Amino acid sequence: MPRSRASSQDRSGPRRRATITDVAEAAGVAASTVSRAFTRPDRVNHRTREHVLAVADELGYAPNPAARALESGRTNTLALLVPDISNPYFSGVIKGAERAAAAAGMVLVLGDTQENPATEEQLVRRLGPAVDGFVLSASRLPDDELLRAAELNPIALVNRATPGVACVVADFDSGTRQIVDHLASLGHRSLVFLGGPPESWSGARRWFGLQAAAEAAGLTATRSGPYSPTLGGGPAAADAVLAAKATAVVAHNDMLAIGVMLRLAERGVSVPGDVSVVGFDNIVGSDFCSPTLTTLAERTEDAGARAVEAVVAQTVARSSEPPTRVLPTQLVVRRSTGPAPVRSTA
Amino acid sequence: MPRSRASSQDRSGPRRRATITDVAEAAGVAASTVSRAFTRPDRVNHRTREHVLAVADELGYAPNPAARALESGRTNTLALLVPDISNPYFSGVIKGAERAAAAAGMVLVLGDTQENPATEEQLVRRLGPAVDGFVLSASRLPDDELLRAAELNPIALVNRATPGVACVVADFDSGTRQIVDHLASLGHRSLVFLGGPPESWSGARRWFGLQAAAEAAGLTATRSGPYSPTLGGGPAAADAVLAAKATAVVAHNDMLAIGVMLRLAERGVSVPGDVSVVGFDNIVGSDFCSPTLTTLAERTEDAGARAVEAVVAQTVARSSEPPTRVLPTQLVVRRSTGPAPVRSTA
DNA sequence: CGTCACATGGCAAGCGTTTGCCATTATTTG
DNA sequence: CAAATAATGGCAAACGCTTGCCATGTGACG
Repeated sequence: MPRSRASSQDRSGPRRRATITDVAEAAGVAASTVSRAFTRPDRVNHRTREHVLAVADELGYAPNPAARALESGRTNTLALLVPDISNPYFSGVIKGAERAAAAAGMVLVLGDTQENPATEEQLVRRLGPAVDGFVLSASRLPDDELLRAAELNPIALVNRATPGVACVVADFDSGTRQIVDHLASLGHRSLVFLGGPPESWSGARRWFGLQAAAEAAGLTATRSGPYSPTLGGGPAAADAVLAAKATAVVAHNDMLAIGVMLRLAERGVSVPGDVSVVGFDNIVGSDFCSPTLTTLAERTEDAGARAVEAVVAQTVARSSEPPTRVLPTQLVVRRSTGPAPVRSTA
Repeated sequence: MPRSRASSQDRSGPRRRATITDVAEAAGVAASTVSRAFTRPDRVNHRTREHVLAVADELGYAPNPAARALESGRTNTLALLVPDISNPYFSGVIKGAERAAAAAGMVLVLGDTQENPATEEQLVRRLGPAVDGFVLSASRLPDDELLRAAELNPIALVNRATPGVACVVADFDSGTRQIVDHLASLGHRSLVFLGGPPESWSGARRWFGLQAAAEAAGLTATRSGPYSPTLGGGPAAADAVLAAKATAVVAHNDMLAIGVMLRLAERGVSVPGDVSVVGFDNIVGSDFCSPTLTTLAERTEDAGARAVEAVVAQTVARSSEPPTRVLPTQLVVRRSTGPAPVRSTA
């Protein structure tokens, strides 16, 4: 015997939501016709459709996505997982993803993994059945885990590459070359890289690229760290820079770079007079810190958008070899870099 | 005759996901028992439960949220709508909301309304059936629209108040008083407020509070604008400040304040020597711009979290009068404010 | 005027869960 | 030891929607 959940007399709570049956009744047609009026315009008479839509609107009807998902298997929802929502770097990715998702008629679910692989895995598992696919930005998951997840869901990675999984990455090879060339053209003969979190894939790529570019340009590159990729990582990094008597430093990201500049100012070191500083990401703030920061701009919005598109494409048809997209990077030269100081030949 | 959707032979695509029936079969129990093993631990024998859970884990089973939502009417999902995801101010709200949602076992769906009431309304309507409730941050929706939406869904507002809808707002009365008192104690006799978007509820509250506090403290307050609440709004606002020969300005938010300082520096005006500048929000960057910015800090993370809690509470039981929570604000004094310049009595 | 094709709408099954109710099997009690 | 009670698990309906298939009505064509 049927339970009665929502009886006719409404509680004081939320009003009952109109269902497809309500619309069908009110419009004097079958539920299937209402359904088709929404999803298959060509399967129903034009006039009928108009009428149904009008009635639906009047009743404030919106199809229940859960019910729709159940039958069709498609949720029209995508999940975007980022290590830290409040990190301005990811704002661009989020915004781009949001835009692309909306354009594809999809809703975006956002998840914060808190830089934690376990949290990330749990989110993927839990959200899995609820979404049509995932965009994993700067994923901290090991390769095998990623592949396992990719078996069950369409997935695209941002700034992380794993064979067999679609991904969109920034062109760090070109980017680091631009940085090194810029520094070289200013007369610097060496640079020190201030590393970020050891598990960071893009951190590794950055250091790798810098080394290669430095070698090509005849500079020496050394690495220091790891440091926290935040303002708070600045003091330690800056002190290391001074101890190393570096003339040019490249920081893991802008926040660290700015933190370094803050500390250098505190210690009376001039930027770029004594030391040139370069960051990665071109975040909001790199344009108004002091001095303004020379940094490698990635197209983060594009990255988010492309990744969403890649996922959407997979939901339609799984291609044999998932694509890798490389997005150009561009060095934004501002005030934090300048000619190498003339060294006393002591 | 039933359609055959996923036949036994798997396509090369995503593997079929285990359902509750698969688990039931594999465990040799009924589906209802599996269901209860997950949701009603006390309704099933301990040993049975263990076994079911083990089998489920082995099969990689996760309950399908859509199906669950359909029957139970609860989606365990909350939507958070913000005017602009990439605005760092909202990062705090998002983070807090995300945290509180996770703590309540809920998933957060994020929506960007692009400062557009129409987009916002559409999102509310579309997401409505898919979520258990909404947090609307700095909603641009008119009151009646808000009330209508609140009839259908549990809703909590952040920094926006509408009678009959739960909300959490920053204590702008105290905040603006802190600002005015601070300025007064530095010898300023007047201030100019640089307004933001006219539809902004908090903008109105800020100006209102400033006026009241100024009157109480014997200062004169004038308003200028509206300006774009971004760096780009800075030049126009700064020029207006200079034209007005103001000694103290309070900007609608930090981005505008920083934009103003940038322009003032460009025009050779000293901050705080000639003009003191105050912002609102205490965003990332207000601590490293130059000079560092005196600003009113809101507890944005708290706001997000409280709002989520308010929504969750409503999903359980609708209280008669929805609560209003006022969160304290605190003036963070940095380098952009200083003693009023001694005026030539020309 | 009969036949056929096509356009349109309805029927009903089924998507994966939850849950009210009942049947069965312990377990306790008098 | 019978009867009452509690614990446990199963059955089947229902949630709101989509969709394969079929029935009906219409116009075109011979």
